[in-house]
Amino acid sequence: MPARGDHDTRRADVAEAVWRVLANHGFDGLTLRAVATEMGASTGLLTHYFATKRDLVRYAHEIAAERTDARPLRQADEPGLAALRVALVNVLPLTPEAAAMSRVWVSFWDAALGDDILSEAQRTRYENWRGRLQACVEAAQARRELTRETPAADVAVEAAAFAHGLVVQALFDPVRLPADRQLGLLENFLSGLTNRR
Amino acid sequence: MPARGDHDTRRADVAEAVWRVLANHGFDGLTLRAVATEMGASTGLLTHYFATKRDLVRYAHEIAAERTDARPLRQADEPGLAALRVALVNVLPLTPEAAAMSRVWVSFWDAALGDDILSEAQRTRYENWRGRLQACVEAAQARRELTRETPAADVAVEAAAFAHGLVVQALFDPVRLPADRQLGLLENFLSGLTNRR
DNA sequence: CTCCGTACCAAACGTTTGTTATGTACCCTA
DNA sequence: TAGGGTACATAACAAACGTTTGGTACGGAG
Repeated sequence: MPARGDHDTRRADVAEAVWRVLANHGFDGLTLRAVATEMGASTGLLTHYFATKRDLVRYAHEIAAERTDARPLRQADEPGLAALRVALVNVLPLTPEAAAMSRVWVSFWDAALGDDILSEAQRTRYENWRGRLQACVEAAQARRELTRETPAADVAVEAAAFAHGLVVQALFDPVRLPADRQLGLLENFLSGLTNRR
Repeated sequence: MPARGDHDTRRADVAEAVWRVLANHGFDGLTLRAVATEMGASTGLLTHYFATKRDLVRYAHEIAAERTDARPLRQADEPGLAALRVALVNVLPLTPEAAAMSRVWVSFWDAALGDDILSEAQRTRYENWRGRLQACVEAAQARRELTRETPAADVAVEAAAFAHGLVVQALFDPVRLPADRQLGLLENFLSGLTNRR
């Protein structure tokens, strides 16, 4: 029997179990019983904290976001282009753990396409991320590392697109896209930005 | 009762029904009964042609690939960079129909992460696509539209990444990423390639 | 010490799932 | 025109699903 904790801690425990099930068995394998087994509890515990499965999934989505944002990130030693590079490096599946995280997010993409609230959350999340990337781009422009020819907002979308597109390809072909290759491609992409007239 | 057709035609009918269910209800709503209802038939018909649901989904994946490749594509009037542009335009969710197709493919991404055969099929599909993109890049290099500084294979991965990453963002935020914005971003990306030293 | 609400387990609920079994109409061949 | 295989529909199947119910243990308030 698991130790008793306070309400929020318990919900977080559940969300983390959801995360693990998602990473190991995909969205198809995400059942209340699988989550309960994963945390060594009963389905009664789950329904005690979440009225419906959809509520559980939505909360798990929030927790996944927090967990993703709170993970140990590489820090940029300089603002501007260096910071943009680091921000993109942080989303690439360079390690097995990072790959598992990426897989979870792809699952959430699919789930979000069928759930309005999840979809909206995903949209907001993208918006925030692009905002952070845009700040890096603006700093890079101020430092004359990038020209102001292309609007910073556009560069941010482009960078986000490149990174996530690379994530998907790397998930399906890790042999052809190992960590060093991903990093090399990122450098290519960044140099494409710096030489833009 | 639907008209009787030959074996292969029938299987294709089923696969198309799978496609429609997938586009309308996502992978979560993909059940044998939903597919049967969609094509006005019974589950008995489905099991007559497919031993298991997994077989059905895998076949639907094949058909989805064929259908995607066979759709009316814009044709490039010139090889090289223009052909690359067209190839990327063809995967962007610029119309509602194209957006539905993209949603189906995101669903297949998730499904593939939990099915080895689907995963391999997805990998092969990516490889073929990158090959076609690479051919465009090589032609562009031959025409001196692009330098040979970056290997064509790398540019192909990069272009595929940009396109699919943009697809995902556009699916979640169609307001912020309407067709013309997507096309503008594509031009930015391409000009980043052309000015690369 | 008693009482009560929270926290949970164990079991069962009705529904939906993929799959299988049975029945029937049709086409082809002889 | 008789017979047999193909092509389905219908209905049943066990398993798994999300959800509900009933009960037990436990901590804190009085």
